[in-house]
Amino acid sequence: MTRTYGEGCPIALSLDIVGERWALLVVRELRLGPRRYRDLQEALPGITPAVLSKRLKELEEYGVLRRRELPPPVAARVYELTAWGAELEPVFQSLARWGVRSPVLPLTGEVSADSVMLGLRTFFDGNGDGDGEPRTPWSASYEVALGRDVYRLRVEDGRLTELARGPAADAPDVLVRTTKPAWQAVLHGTDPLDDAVAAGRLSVTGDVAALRRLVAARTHPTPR
Amino acid sequence: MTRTYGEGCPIALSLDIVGERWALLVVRELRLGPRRYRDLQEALPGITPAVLSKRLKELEEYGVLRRRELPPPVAARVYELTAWGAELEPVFQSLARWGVRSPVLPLTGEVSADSVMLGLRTFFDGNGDGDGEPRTPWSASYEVALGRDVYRLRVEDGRLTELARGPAADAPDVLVRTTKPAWQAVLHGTDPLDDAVAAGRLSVTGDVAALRRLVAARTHPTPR
DNA sequence: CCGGATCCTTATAGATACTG
DNA sequence: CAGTATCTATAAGGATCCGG
Repeated sequence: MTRTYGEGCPIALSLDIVGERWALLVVRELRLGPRRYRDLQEALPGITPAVLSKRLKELEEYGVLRRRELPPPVAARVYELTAWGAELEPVFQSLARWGVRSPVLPLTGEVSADSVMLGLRTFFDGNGDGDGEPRTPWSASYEVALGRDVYRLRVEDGRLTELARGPAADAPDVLVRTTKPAWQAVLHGTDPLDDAVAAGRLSVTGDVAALRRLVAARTHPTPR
Repeated sequence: MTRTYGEGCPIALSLDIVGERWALLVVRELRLGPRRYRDLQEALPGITPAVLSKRLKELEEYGVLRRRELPPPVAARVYELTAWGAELEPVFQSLARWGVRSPVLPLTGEVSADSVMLGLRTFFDGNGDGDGEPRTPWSASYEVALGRDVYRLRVEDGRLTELARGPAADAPDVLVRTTKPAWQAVLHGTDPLDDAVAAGRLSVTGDVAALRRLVAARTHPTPR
């Protein structure tokens, strides 16, 4: 470790590890699974190769992520979170929930497809502080394609139990095909689901009611 | 804002605000109430006056903290968290819970009295993920003096409902007088409470059983 | 003594080009 | 594709000084 706060406080220790510039954003990009160097560079606009290399090296040494070489058919090296690195999830959740309530900064700019889907998990009703009224529990499986980025989701008894990259293993109850901005608008509530479907911005196959429940389960914290 | 990640992701936004070096540690020092410039400088060994001034100015502009001039009898200026700044609490909790499980770094160095008490809250059984067995709920009020740093605590039905600087308003059930290192050793479990009392490292007035329950409620996450 | 500001040095990040 | 190398800009570290 180069610079350290040199304290005995676990918060300071965490910041020694993931508090450097870009570090937590690199980890964020690995939340839904392994990524190649190139993927990370594209997902982190503005990071320079030197800094990305340095962060990856440091985070690997700390045990937050590991390098892995995929066998010949793919022949790529990827970075993936260790079990301990994956335990940063509550940190991301709390940071996102705090940042979204910022009274000063507008929250403009691009968001990756991964982040849109992870935002759905972070702000999914029932994953939160448990301050909401109990909703009617439901269960359904989903496949959502945002352009060529495909995700599978599963809700069981009103809890979001699965979110991963890639198509659903078995036939899902609902199949959604749309674009990232259209999906964002629907989730954000600025474009009602039925309008988006009617206008062809979003196509649904299967249980539309289950999709309505999913969209409705996305909460919208009040900014201060 | 000087440097920004320029993303639409709320996590990146949060890091734009509190992701700069020292920023989150400055906020940490205000978790239990207002502090003067000098207090912050002493609590953050290694921070330079220029950096501290800059962070305070930035955090004030973002609305995380505010400056306040105390009226003549005291005549000091203090920094205190805004309501939104205080909402960073879950971020501290998750960072502390993650850092304490670090497989590589030892967690050595000084810890402020505030941090010791806040650690008790962070790792208080029942404040966590709810993964523990249900404990017998109890209620008690405490006053803990670590040298000249005095804190009051209240447990209601097994939940830690109050933690603040300063003596208890009404006569507490338990009054503890000890030193920071002795209190740390007892909380950490390396120095059994009864030994510490017998050896005079810690003096208790009042309900010793209630103090035992408090100490026992401090959980110890397994490092990886 | 408190609450900083200033000056200088060092470390880290940004920009760009280039290589195994 | 997965990084290194080089150079420049910026931010942090260290010491000192200053006004109220």
